[in-house]
Amino acid sequence: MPVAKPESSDARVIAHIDMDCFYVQVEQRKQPNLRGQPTAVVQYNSWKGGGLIAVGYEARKFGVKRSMRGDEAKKICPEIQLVQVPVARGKADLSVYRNAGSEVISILSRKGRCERASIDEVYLDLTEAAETMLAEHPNGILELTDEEALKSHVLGLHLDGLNARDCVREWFLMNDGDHRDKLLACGALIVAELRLEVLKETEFTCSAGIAHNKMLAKLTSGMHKPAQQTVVPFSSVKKFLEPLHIKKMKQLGGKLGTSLETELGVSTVGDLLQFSEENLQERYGRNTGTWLWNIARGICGEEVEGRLLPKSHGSGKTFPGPQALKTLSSVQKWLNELCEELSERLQSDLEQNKRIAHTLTLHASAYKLNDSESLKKFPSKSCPLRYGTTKIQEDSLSLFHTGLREYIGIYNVKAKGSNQHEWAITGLSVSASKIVAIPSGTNSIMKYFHNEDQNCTSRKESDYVFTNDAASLSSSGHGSLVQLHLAGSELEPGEVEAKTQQDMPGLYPKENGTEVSKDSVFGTKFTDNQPLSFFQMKEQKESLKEEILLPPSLAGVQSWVGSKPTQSKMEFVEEGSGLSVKSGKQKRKFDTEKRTTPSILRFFHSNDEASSSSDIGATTDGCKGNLGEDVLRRSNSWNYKSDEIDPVVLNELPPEIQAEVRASLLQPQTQAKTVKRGSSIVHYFLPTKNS
DNA sequence: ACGGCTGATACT
DNA sequence: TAGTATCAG
Repeated sequence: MPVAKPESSDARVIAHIDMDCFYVQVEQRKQPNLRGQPTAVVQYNSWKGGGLIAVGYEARKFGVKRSMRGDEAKKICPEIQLVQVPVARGKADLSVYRNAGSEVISILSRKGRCERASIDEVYLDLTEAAETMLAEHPNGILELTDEEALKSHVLGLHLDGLNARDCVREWFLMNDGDHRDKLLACGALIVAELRLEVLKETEFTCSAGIAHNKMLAKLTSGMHKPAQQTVVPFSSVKKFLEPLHIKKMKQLGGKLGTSLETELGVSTVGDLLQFSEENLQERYGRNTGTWLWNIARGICGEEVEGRLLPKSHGSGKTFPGPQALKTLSSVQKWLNELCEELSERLQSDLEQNKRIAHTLTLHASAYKLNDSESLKKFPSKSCPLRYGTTKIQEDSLSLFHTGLREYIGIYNVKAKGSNQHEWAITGLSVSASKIVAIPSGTNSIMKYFHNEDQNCTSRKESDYVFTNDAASLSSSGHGSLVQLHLAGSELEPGEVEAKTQQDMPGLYPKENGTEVSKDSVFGTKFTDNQPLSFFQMKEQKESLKEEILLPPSLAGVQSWVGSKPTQSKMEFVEEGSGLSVKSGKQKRKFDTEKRTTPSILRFFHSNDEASSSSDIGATTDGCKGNLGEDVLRRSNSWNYKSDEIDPVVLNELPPEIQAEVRASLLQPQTQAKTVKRGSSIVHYFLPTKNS
C-alpha cells in the first residue's frame, strides 16, 4: 500500500506527462487517413466486436468509452473506425505501443530526471532546469514565454472579467510572486517546450500537470485534455484538493478508498482533514495513516525515480469461459507461445539496453470442476531465469506443473493420476523480473547470452555458473562474496581473464593490489594460477543478516575464481545440474532447513548432459516425478540485497565501478534518499531509439 | 461466461 | 526470499 515519505523543504518542480489516447494516436500516425475520424483501438474482434482499449477524442463525443465492446461502440457511433491491436502468436502484441512510448521517453528525458510510469505516462523532475532558468532570468521570463506555455491552465487563477490568456501572462510575469510559483512557471515553460518537441518529433500530443510533487502533477495532468497543460501553484493546493472526491486520488480508487468512505464517512479530500494522524495510523497502520494525513494536505515526498526502462517484462493471455484450457498439451502450447514472446523481448532488452533478467515467474488462474474448493487460487511460481527460448519454455512448464500439483492437491494427484477434467486454466502469464544492467564496458558478457539457435551451434562457452552464496564463502563467515565459476568451458581460466581484462580496462586493481583494512576489504590477490578477486563485505557489527552486495551480473564479471576452489572451508559438490558450494557451517544450516540448497545462480547453462538429464522431467503427468523440483531448488538458490552494499566498500572502488554499482542497485526507493537531486543516474539507462 | 494485458509496489 | 494482494490505465 501507500507509503509515507516526508517532503523535503525545498520546492521541487515535478511534471506528469500523459499521452492522449495513446494507442489511438499510434494507429493514426500509422494510418494518417484516420486522423480526425472517430477512432478506437480494439483487442480481438470475434466476440462482440472486441474490447476497446483506447478511444479517440472524436469518438468520445459520441459517448464511446473504454472497455465497451466494439459492437456497442458501433451502435453509438456508426462511423467509428475500429483498429485492431496487432496479433502475434495468437495473442495481442502491444510492442508497437511500447516502442512508441520509448520514442517519447527519449525526448522527455532530455531536460531532467525522468521516470517511466507506464507505457504512456512519464514523471519528470524539472527542479534543476527550472532553478537554472530562474537564475538566468531574475527579472522575469516574459521574453521566453511562448504561445504554448501561455495556453497553460493555472489553478486558482482569478479570471475576473479579464481574458484568461492575459491572466496567465500576468501570472507568468509576476515579479512579486512567490519563489515557488516562479519555479513552477519556469517548469511550465519547459514542459510546453518539451511537449512541442514531442509533437514535432513523434507526431504525438500529450497533456501535462506541473506541480510541486508527483501526486499533484498526476492529479492535474488529465484535467485539461487533450494537448494541454495545467499548473498547480502552491497557494491553490488547498482549495484544489478540498472538494476533490477521494477516489480520484491515486491509490484510493480501490478498497482503501471505499473503506475511507464507508468506515469514516469521508467522501472528499477535505473530509479527511478532520482526522488526526494518530487516528488514521490506528485504523490503517503507521505508513498508510501518515500517508493519508499527508496527501490530504497536498504533501507527497515521493521522488521521481530515474528510470526509463521497465523493471519487468511479461506476456500473458486469458482464456475465458469455454476457452479455458483443460489439457496439459494445450497449456504447453500456449505457454510456448507466451514464452516465445517473452524471450524475444528479453533478447532485445539485452541487445538494446544491456540488461539481464534473473527471475522467471509463472502466473495462472484456474477453476476446479466439481470441487468445493474451486475458489482456490493457482499459486504463482518462480525460478532463476535461463536465457534461450526453449529453456524458458521448459522452465515455465515445470513451474506450471509445480503450481498445478499444489493447486489440485497431492491426494487428488495420487488418486486420479492424469485426470484431465478436474481443472481448467483461464489465464496464463510468464514474466521476467529482477532485471539488472550489465556494467558498461563488459560487452564480452553479451556473447554468453545469445539465442539458443546460436547457442547450439556455437562454442559451449555458456558454461559459466554464477555462484552467489551469502555468508558461505567468505573466510570470515559473515561476509559474503560473489563468484563466477567456469565450469567445463572450452575456455581456460587464463583466457577468460585476459578477455575480461581486455574488455574492462581498469577493472582490475594494480599489481600490488589495494591495502586491505581489517573490517572492510576490497581485496584482490593475484597469484599466477589462482587469480582471486572478490569483494568481501564488511562484517556487520550489529547484525548477522546475510547480504550479498552485488547483482550477479556485476559480480560475475568483476570477480571470479578459477575452477579450483581455494578456500579450505569450502567443498564443491556436484549436485543435479549445477555446482554447489557448501561451507561446513552452512551445511548444517541447510540440513535443518526444508529444501534449502547452497546457492547457485545460473543465468544459463549449456545444453549439456547434466542439465537435460535431470533438470526437467518428462512432460507427462508427473504426479510422482520430481518435475519442477529442480526448479524449486534453483528458486531458493540466490539472494542478495544490493541496497546493503557497505558504503565503505563501495567508496573504495574505482569511480566508474562505483557509478555502475549504484546504477545497478535494486530497490531504488532506498537509494533515492542518498541520491543527490539531479545526479544523473538516468545516464545509465540510455534511451533506446526505436526506428 | 468476458474488461485484456501489462506493469508497479508493499506486505508477509 | 518467493508468493500474494492491490492498484492503475
